[in-house]
This record gives sequence, structure tokens and C-alpha cells, in this order.
Amino acid sequence: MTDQLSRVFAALADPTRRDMVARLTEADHTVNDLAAPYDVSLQAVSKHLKVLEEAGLVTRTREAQRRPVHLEAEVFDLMTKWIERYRRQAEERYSRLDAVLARMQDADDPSSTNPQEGTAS
Amino acid sequence: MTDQLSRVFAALADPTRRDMVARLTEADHTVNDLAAPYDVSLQAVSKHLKVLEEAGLVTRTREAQRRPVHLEAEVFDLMTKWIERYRRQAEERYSRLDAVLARMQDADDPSSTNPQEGTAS
DNA sequence: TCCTTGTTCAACCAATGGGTTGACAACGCC
DNA sequence: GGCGTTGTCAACCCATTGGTTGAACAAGGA
Repeated sequence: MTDQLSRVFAALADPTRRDMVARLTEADHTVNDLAAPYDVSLQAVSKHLKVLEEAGLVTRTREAQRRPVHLEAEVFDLMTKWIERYRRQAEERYSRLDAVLARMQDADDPSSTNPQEGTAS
Repeated sequence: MTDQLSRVFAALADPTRRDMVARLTEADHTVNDLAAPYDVSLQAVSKHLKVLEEAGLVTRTREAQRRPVHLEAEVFDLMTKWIERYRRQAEERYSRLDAVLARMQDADDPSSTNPQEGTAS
């Protein structure tokens, strides 16, 4: 699981991390800040942030002792590109299927005596 | 990690599973069929399919001994909705930031001697 | 300089994930 | 009824993950 796309999906597979990302869309946050709402140790949150960072979803800069966390929303594109590509492909396939079914219905014209087996869903 | 969104993200965090999904956008496949290109046991592929199924990404119907695997592309919407929501929010934030920066540049205008603070709406 | 605040590192633990092999269930075909 | 095909279940192995606690580091502020 070394490729970035995998890392991004994996990073967002955790509800806590998704929530962090959600909150980061509104404003940058420090680690303490981010950790506040969750019932886990600060270190656990730090680990989550590392995961998000390695996925390229956030960056951190130094600012005195604080390490403000900043969302890098461009990475979302990686996912949407992948998803949209295959969604579109799947939809095209369905329309082809619709066409096939339409043709079958033509062939199944009730004036024909053939039984209509095999098409049951 | 019980919610569906988490399961979908987790399911797609694996390159093999993503490849399966990609291939399933073109046509339904049997398990053997799906397994062919990968250098893992049939059982491993069966496990991957279980993950995809529990995420709601595929369904399987009985058909003699075969269990054709079918992609359920609607689940993609779950992800795109989530992603797009926060992407949009992040973009809005950036435009607000741009506005702030623009105002700061105004304030920094060298022709003006007195700083125009407090003019933010 | 020492203290406080903010954050990470290290070591550990239990649970999960992806892989294996071996057994077996379901079905169609002689 | 027996046989091959197709697929799943079960048990196991090892690496990774998400959590813990305790110690350490980094950078002001007193």
C-alpha cells in the first residue's frame, strides 16, 4: 500500500480523521486544538495527523512551539478523478445494458409464442 | 469502523480491490474470472470480494455454481458527496482568505501613510 | 536560566488485515 | 450416484494499525 491514492483512501477510512479533515476545511488548527473534541490522548491525535500528512492531505508549519495543521484540498482531486472515471464507465455500461434490454423486449414481442425465461431479476 | 462510508474508503484503499472495481465497471465477472490476473490465491480474492460486498460496492447473485459479481456504482455517491462537500468548503475558505490577503495588500499600499485597519466587513 | 506550553518519540499491547493452506459445500454433467 | 468445477469457511501467520503511558524535545516567557 505505497501509492498515494491508497494512502488517501486509507486515511479517510477513519471517522476521527474524516472529522479532523472536516474541521480543517473551516480553519487551520493546532494539534491541541484539533484533539480537544476527541476522547483519546494527544499522542493518538498526533498519530492520526501523521497519517493524514503522509497521505498528503495536510501540511504542518512551525509557528513558535505550535505546529498549525493546514488542509491541502487538492489531494481530493486524486480521489474524485479515480471515482468519476469508473463511475462514468459504469454508467455507460448501464446505458448499453438498457439498450440491450430494450432490444430484447423488442424480440420478446408478445405476438411471439416463445417463453421469456432467463430474464427474471 | 462500522459506518458504511468508512467501509467504502477502506475497501478502496487496496490497489487490488480498486483494480477489481475498475474491471467490474466493464462487465460482471465470476470470482475465478476476477482472480485470474492476480498472483494470489482464489481464497484471498474471495476475501477481497467480501470486503467490497460489505462496503456495498458489489453484489453477488447465484447462477448455478457460479457467483457472478456485480458492481453497485451508486455507493460512489456516498464518497463523492462527502468529498465534494468539504472540498467546496475548503475552496470557499480559500476565497475568503484571498479576499483577506487582497485587503491586506490594500492596507499595505505604500501611498497611504495611515494603516486602514478595522475596515474589514 | 529555569519553567511552561505544545508536540513528538519510544515501547508496548490488542485488534485487524491480507495472505496462506486444507477441508468442504453446492451445483451441473455424465 | 460419482466427478469435476466453483467458491467459501476455518485456522493459522505475520505485519500494520490505533490506542495506551512515560519520557523527551523545542521554543518562548518569567
